Amino acid sequence: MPKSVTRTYSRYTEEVLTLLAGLIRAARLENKMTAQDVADRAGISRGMLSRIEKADPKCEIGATFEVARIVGVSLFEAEPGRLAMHSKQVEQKLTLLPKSARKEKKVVMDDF
Amino acid sequence: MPKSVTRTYSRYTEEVLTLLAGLIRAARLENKMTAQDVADRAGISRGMLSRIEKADPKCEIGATFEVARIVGVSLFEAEPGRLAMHSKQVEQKLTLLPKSARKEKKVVMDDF
DNA sequence: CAACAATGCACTATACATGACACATATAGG
DNA sequence: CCTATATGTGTCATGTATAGTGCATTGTTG
Repeated sequence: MPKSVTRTYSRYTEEVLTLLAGLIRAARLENKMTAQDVADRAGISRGMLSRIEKADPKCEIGATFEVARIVGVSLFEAEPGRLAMHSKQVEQKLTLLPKSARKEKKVVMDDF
Repeated sequence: MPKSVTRTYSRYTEEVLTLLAGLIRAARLENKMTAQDVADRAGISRGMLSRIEKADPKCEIGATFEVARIVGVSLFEAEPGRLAMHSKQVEQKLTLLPKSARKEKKVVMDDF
């Protein structure tokens, strides 16, 4: 059962979230899109979009990315084509990498 | 009240999610980090991390970004310094942009 | 191969995000 | 200015994601 969840976020994470939120809002306004319109197209409520544009860390990542796409903010600064390519590269790398990680043997030699 | 929420995601969104998930998993394994370790550091459960690495669109964006930072995946391909700069730029742009968007006057002239 | 560790997955109870609605405020555009 | 409308914010009911757990499976290492 979920204990009272009160997450903390690093400054970097908050900055990224804020930047993304700002980009989305700016793009939406530049395109003269109504919050209601964008929300409808993304299949979310207007309140949800409002939280996304306010960099609320608890929003679903899928909804956020969908909104970004709708208003025209490109994630990963990559065009769709390259995206699939990168995915393939990562996939390949994953097949090479070990499938599980071992805990580093904490070799603490404090007796000498 | 929330109607039965069954969102649909565009192909692009799914690709981005998959790529991000793959990058995270690859980075974690390359760094020889245990799922449990990363989860602990991010303040989430191991199951949650598992879903993040499986590109589940319903994860909290904050948790996902935090994990990305921990394993060393840089969002927006930008180093922390530039990030704040970009944020400032966006912020400025936002002050110039209109604060609300008007619906486009659908001037449909089909009577001529 | 043996033994151990990491991961995947299913299940449950609960905290919480979400959608809907309503109201107040701000603001665009005439 | 005036007015329609876009947005911000709060509340509430409810669906659902989450943490925790245990177990099976897979993977690693000696």
